Amino acid sequence: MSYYSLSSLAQTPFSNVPLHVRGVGGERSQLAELLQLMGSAEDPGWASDMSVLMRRLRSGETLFHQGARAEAVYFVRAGTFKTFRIAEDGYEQVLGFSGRAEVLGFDAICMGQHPTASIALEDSSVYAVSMRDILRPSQRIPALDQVVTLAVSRALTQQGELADVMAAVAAEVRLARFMLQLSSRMEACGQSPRRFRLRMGRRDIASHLGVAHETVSRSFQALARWSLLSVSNREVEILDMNGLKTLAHCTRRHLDDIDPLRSPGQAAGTAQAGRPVPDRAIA
Amino acid sequence: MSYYSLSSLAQTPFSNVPLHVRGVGGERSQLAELLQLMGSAEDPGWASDMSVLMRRLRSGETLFHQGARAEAVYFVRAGTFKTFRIAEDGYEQVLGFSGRAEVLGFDAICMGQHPTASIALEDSSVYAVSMRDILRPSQRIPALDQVVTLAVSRALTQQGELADVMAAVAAEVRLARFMLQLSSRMEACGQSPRRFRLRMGRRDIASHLGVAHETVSRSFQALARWSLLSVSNREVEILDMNGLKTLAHCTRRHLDDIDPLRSPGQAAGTAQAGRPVPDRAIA
DNA sequence: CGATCAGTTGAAGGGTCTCAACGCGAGTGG
DNA sequence: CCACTCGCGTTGAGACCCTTCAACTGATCG
Repeated sequence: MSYYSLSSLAQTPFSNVPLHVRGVGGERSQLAELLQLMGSAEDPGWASDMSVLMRRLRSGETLFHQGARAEAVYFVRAGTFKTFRIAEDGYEQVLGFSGRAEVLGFDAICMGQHPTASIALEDSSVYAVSMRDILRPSQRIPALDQVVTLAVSRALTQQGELADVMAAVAAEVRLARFMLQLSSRMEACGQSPRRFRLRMGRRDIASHLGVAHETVSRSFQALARWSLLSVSNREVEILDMNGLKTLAHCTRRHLDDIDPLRSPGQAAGTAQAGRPVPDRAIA
Repeated sequence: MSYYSLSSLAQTPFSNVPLHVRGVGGERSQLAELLQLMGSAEDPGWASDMSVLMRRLRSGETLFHQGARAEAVYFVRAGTFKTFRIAEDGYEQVLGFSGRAEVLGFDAICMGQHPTASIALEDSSVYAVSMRDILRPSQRIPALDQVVTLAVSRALTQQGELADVMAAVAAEVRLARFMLQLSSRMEACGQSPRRFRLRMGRRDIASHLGVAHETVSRSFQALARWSLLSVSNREVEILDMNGLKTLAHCTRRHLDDIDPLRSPGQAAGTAQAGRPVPDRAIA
């Protein structure tokens, strides 16, 4: 079965379950778990009938479809999600990738339906808070409000980073910036910022960066050629973090003389033709 | 004095004024005005000591600087703002343009400082709500909460549109999409969606679309050549809304045979060389 | 009226798109 | 077990759109 056509069996997570789930049965309140996930130190107390559901998704399963009715806002508990939009002609625009503690679906509130779709790139899980509870002024929990506000502000900031990778720069620079973004997020999750596994395919990266997927391949090859990183399939290791950052700062199309020369680990020889940036490896 | 160097005299709107401004002195509460601006039907009552300030800005004046401490969230009352970020090398990336009833500065919450800057493109005014009031769980006003939630959701949606104009399409298509976005917003404000005045310069548009400013000029010329719109300086009139939408739907680089042919007002003759899209005017 | 900047137009070069072909791995069913 | 299929990733070659540099015009303003 196709990767993308794996359609969710339960598109509307609140349709088949009782809406109000308290922390009953001796287990911990899912609201409390959500607050902890999002870094809140406060305790919600037990008086709330706030509806928080945990949902697990297999790799390729969709969290919500484009155009689906807005029924909940989601907080990523584990895994990775891809948010995208499909144009009438089938062209898929990837808007971003989201990981632990990030919010999804918030942009659906103002329209009543999701302008984008999100699918899991690996086995994942989310906490879902119903739209009603997000919007209804009564029954609001201060701790949750703060958590939501912060998460949404982060989402807004991240959307700004989308402009960084797509705007007015060479393909290698876009990829360098994207790799640095991923590295930062890995570090924020306690993982190694220098070595990680890409959760998304080349085509997804290409759509996210606004280039052809062949260009992504060639840009990876280029970054590896200047010894900034090494890549094997989806395994990435950043070899020269400073060099990568320097390259990411380039805004011009011609990155001729702006080459990443600090931290010279090897002789900049060979001058293999083809690229304006001096080559620094055997290739 | 330079357009961009016009630095604000009062960068921190809450530094010189008493923090708690009630609706005293017989005039209407600014909180009530803010709620009305944002489309809320509810009345906040008079018990709140929520701090809402109105601030006027001249054209070119800065609402908040990049890196400035996050002190308030702003709601545009009138005018137009440009939100942008400046890289270390001085390259300016325009992230968006905001008009009436839109929220600005919300992305500063999660970091404590503004990742972007905003300046007024014309004489404008905003309502400022202090960060404290946005975050503090007590003293919150249900009506304001709803309004903020909706505005932020809209902002998130708009940020998604940024991807539309910058991603993977020809320059003319980017411009067409941007013009349609502007048209929609003009209509939402009760203005004519077919004829309006651009508030921003070509360079701002170029940075927003991710192309060179010369390319913006040429794209305007192209759109005018296919009779989709007419442009004179910053005055724009959309002549063929459907044709513009059809063009905006193109996602491929080669827009050869996908030309906007419906609504044929004149003979598609002349075949003036140079562009893959059939020309339809005398030029 | 001169200065400055926004906007336009032209020419040349190059980076990226597109089309193609190939190797590879995973999932599938005979 | 293995051929088969399908999609991912890579590599190559040519076309072409966009960038860059440059010069010019027009508008705005002191």
